[in-house]
Amino acid sequence: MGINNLLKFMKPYVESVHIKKYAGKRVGIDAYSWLHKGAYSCSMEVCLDMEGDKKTRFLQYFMHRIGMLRHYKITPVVVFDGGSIPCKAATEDGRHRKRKTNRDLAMEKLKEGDTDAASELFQRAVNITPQMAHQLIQILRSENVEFVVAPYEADAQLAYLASLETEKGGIVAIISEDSDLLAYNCPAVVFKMDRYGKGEEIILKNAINVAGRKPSFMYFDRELFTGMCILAGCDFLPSVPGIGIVKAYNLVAKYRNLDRVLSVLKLEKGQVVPEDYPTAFRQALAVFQHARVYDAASKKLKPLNPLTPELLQGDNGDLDFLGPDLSPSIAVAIAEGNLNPCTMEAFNHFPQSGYKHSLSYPDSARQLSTQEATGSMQEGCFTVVSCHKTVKKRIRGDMPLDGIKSSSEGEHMTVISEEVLHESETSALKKLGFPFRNEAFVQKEPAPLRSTPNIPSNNPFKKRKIDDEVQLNEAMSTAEQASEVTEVEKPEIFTATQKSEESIDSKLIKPKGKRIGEKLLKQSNPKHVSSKVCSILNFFSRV
DNA sequence: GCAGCGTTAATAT
DNA sequence: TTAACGCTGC
Repeated sequence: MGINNLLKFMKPYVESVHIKKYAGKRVGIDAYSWLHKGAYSCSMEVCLDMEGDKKTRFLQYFMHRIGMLRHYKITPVVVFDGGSIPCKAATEDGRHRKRKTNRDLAMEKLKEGDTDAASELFQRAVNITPQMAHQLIQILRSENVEFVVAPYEADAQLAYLASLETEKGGIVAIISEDSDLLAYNCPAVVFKMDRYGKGEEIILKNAINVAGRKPSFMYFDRELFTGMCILAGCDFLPSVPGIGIVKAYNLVAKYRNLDRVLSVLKLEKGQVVPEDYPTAFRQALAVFQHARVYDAASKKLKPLNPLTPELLQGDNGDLDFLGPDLSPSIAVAIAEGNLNPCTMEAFNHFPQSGYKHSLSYPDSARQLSTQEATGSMQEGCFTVVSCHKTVKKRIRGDMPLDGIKSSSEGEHMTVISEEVLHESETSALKKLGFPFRNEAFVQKEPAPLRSTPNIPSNNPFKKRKIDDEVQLNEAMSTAEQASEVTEVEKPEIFTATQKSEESIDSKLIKPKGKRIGEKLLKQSNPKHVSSKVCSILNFFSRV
């Protein structure tokens, strides 16, 4: 993730800091990095989409850190990834394949009964889904934590916020693990921040155009710095074989002009430089400089930096490599966390699961340790049947909970949805004694279920692909069902812990629909994309 | 000196 | 997943 070896190369500019230096300021958070770290503590539960309190640990991890920032009087602004842009498709596919391989291996180990090896592999297979991000968003809403879902890259959105004044919603620094932020020219990035707020910071203006330290960026400007990052290899474009961060730096420092660097590269490396490298390079540069971001003031998308006449004229003004433009209504719905940017489906509002309201930082820290000490809060869970809107509101916390009928005989169960597993995996897990969702329904609640499509996807809102019109139509029809579901009252099944009177410890269990999350928008063919995106947009403007 | 590869440790509790 | 380290070949 990020720029190859950039952080190592920038070591002389790294300073140890404590996040409290930003007391009274607004600080941006790259949600993906904390979601991912948080998911380590429940990787198997996340990978197998199991139900249960343990799975919500990633939420606790996240909110603990939010609490810590608030403790130091920092205003956190959480930024989520949206869809992925075309030139990142190769990177995304590679990651997806690796995760799948690890998950398959983990399942094998699990079948063999080697749970240690399995959990290690599950950790490498962890993937943050839009549903997980949405769960977090609901908690952020209830805790009044500011957030925004980027139309595409969270990094670009963070860079945009960093360019705004505080009064206009700007942020002064960013907490992340992704070195891409430096390529986006973010002014201050805190990496490797621990749970106490200690981290390592790079402030770009201490490097660019400043003499003294080595490597010196004395005659660099922001564009040259970004160019150096791309040459070294980034998520959008792998580096030319034989070129790493050091050679990239030397080329840029020597020629101080990116076009010249590309010419020299071709001269020196010849055939090794792919035919379309200069074009791909310029597109990558354009992404870092002009990525589409959400502008909260105008409530629509805009480029990170104003588009240049060259960009508007070149390639017939086709800017789809930045990710397709989105209509303002779609952009707002995505930014505010109401529309899944991968599937373009409305998120179904369902109560947060098993997550206890976060408290102030020291309190929440204490609470976490108390939970560990007492073993679990999972005993004596109950199941709420036939929930209607009013009950849902109550469980969400919008209304008091009194009067809800509950069946107290149910015990807490870890439930796995069979749809995400192969048949052999299912039977192996059953042998190991894991209960499954469907079984849970059969055993406990034969109540009718209306399915809402719940689409597993691979990144926190990433992956957009569609194979053909048929699948697009499938997406449309399931999305149509989803919008019906949000409007029509119908029986649904909830589980909630018995101790949840004042909390939001409840969960809507819903069967899974078709797996279309990875089939929206074919990235490899931008022209293909336009017509389909267009029909998606038309569809949603109707909704 | 550098890129690039493989190995290992750490991520979280 | 990545960072860090050591080794190897150019």
